[in-house]
Amino acid sequence: MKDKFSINIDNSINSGQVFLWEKNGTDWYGINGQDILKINENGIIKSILNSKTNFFRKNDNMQEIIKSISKDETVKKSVKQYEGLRIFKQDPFQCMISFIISSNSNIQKIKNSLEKISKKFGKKVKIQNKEFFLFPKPEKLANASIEEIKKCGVGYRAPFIKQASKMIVLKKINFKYLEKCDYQEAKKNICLIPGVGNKVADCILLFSLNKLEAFPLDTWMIKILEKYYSNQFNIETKTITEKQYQILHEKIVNYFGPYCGYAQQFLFKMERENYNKKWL
DNA sequence: CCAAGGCCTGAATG
DNA sequence: ACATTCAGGCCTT
Repeated sequence: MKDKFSINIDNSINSGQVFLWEKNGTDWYGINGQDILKINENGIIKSILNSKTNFFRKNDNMQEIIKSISKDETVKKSVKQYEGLRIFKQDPFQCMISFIISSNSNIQKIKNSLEKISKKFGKKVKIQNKEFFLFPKPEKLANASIEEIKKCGVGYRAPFIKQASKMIVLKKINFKYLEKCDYQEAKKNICLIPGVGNKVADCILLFSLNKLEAFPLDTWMIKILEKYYSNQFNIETKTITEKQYQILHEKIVNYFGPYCGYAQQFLFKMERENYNKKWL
């Protein structure tokens, strides 16, 4: 069962892409939109509420992807070290709210806020003698008052959360369409959402809308590029402007190829582990 | 087009 | 203890 391309659940969950996951003994439980997912010690995933899901992106040809992104010793090392690290296919609405909250924050705090949001606005579900709260539907957050949202510890992001939810309800943003269209088109659209800039947009695209060429450039990835890739991408300024972000992303796609999002995930995981940063 | 400053919060740091 | 810094950005001047 444990072939070379099987999934390493712990590494994948602890790589900054999901937040509402809890380990119970050897089982992981996670909230994914209107569903609860359970992954057992053998890496078997099950939808508790019996919905269809491709959370593991089982159509990704990891052999080909790894071959494609392995352009240098640094990626090769990260791929070898964190073999089995995979990108998940998340519920887009939950993913969008998660990364709007992530701006200027950290993993523990993001998780904290999301738990409060689920508890306050999500539906309570009891299964297997355990209590869960689903992620709220867009309507619920769109109709909530900013003050109520603020009680979840999200601060200045509260109005973004409300407005972003409204855009989903009013179908100004259509996730189904964004899943199908190309990267550039999807990014242009999703950046119209308040609280969504370049970095947050790329996270949403990569983790929930099937855009493997998205390469979120946060402070960590900038540090990594400066440290290991100063020959390929020279970064002059401290703060990356809109234009610089675009140019840099083009260079990155040219270098790592169409699956560069996976390269990002491996490199990010490696460097954060090097610095002993905490996960969930 | 770019630079600077403000923004909520709480864990980490001193 | 208590103050300050900093953390996986975005938006407005």
